[in-house]
Amino acid sequence: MSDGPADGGRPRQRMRADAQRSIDTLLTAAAEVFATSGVDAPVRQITARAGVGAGTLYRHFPQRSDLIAAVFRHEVDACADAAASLVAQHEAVDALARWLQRFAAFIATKRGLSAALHSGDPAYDSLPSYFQQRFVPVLGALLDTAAKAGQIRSDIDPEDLLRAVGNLTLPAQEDDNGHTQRMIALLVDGLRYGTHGSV
Amino acid sequence: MSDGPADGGRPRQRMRADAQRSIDTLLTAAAEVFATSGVDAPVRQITARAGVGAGTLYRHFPQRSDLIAAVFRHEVDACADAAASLVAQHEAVDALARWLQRFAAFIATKRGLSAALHSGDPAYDSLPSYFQQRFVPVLGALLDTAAKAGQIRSDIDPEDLLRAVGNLTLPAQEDDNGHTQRMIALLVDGLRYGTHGSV
DNA sequence: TTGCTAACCGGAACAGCGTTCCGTATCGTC
DNA sequence: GACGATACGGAACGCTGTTCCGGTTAGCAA
Repeated sequence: MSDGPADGGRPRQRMRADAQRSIDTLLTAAAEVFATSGVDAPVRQITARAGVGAGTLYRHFPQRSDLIAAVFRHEVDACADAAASLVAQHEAVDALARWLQRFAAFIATKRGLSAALHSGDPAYDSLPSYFQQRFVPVLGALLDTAAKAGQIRSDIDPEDLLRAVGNLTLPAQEDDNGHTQRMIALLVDGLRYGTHGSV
Repeated sequence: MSDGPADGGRPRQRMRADAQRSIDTLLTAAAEVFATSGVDAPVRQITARAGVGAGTLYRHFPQRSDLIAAVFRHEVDACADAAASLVAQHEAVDALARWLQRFAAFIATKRGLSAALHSGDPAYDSLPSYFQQRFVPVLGALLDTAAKAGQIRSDIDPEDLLRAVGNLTLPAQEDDNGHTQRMIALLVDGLRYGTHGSV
C-alpha cells in the first residue's frame, strides 16, 4: 500500500517527489510521537520532529483523524510485511513465533488508540477491517507453512490466534519485563503440541 | 449533601453566602451546558451562563474534573431526593414507576460522561460508588413499599433493576419518541405480574 | 449603626493549542 | 534554461484553559 494522502484511493496522478518525502517523514515522526506522547500529542510536536511546517501537515492530512488512520495503516503494513523476511530467514515455526512477537509489539503501541477508535469519527470506520484483511492472511500463511512442515498442529484459526495474542498483550503494563513475550512463547508451544513425537 | 467545593468533605467553617450562591449558580449552569454541549464545553460558556467570572469558577473548582464530579453528584442527589415527594403524592407502585422514569431521564443526560469516567482521573473514582450508595436504598425503599402494599412482587433486587433501566436507556437515541419510557412502563408491568389476581 | 478584615468576585492577561493563509521555493516538463 | 504547477514553511488568527490581582462584599465586633 502506498501511504498516500487521505483521499482513500490511489494517486490520480503522479505525486511530486518532495510531497511523497514529506508524507513519509510525517508518518514516521507521527508514529514516534504517538508512541511516546499518545495520539493527543500537539501537532507542533509532530511537525517539529519531522522538520516540516504546519501547512505541510495539513496539506496532506486535513483532519487529525486522517493522520492517525494513516499511521495506523502504515504500521499495520510494516508489521504484515515483516512476515516475508522472517519466513526467508527462519524455519517455519520459528518465523511464526517471531512474527507473533512482532505483532504483540505492534499491539502494545496501540494503547491510546482505542478511545479514538470509538470516537465515532467515520475516518476510523475502515480501520478494523483493514486490520483483519491484512493480518489474517499473513498469519494464516505462517500457520499453514508450519503445519505442512509438521512443526505445529493444523487446527488453528488465524483469527482466533490473532485475537488471543491481542488480548494477551492488551492488559500488559509497559514494564512487564518480557511477561507478554513469555506468554506468547507458551502459546506457540501449545501449537506444537500434538505433532509428530509428542502427544 | 451540601454541594460544597471539591474538598470532598463538609465545610470546615461556614461558607460565605455569596460563595455558596456562586457555587449553586455554577452547578446549575454547568449542568445545562453539559446537557446541551457535552462535558467538553468551553469553560467560558459555563461562566457566561452563570453570569460569573472565570476566577470564580476556578476558585471553587480548581480542576475541570471537580466541576464535572460535583455536577454529577448534584444531579444524583436531585434524582434521589425526588423519590420522597413522589411517594408523598402517589400510590406506591405509581411512585415507583414515576421515579424510574425520572431515573431514566437522569441517565439519558449522562451520555458524554462515560468517556470522562474512564479517563483515569482519580477525581472520578468515587462517582460509581456514590451512584450506588445513593440510588440503591432509594429504589429499595420504593420497591419495598410497593411490595408490602401488594402491588408488585417482592423478589426484585434494586441493584438489578437499576442496571436494567440504565441499560435500557443507554442505547436510546435523542429522538426516541418515548420508546424508553414505554420500555420502562413495560418493566413496571413486569413487576406487577405475580401479585394478587394475576398469575 | 458603623468600621474593619478576610473572603470573594470579575475580567484582563498569558500561554498553548489547532488551523489558515500566502509569499517563497522546488519539482517536472517543454 | 525557462516556465507553470505544486508544495513548503512559518507567521498569524481565533479559541482554549488557567492565573493573577485590584476592587467589592459579607459577616462580625464595637
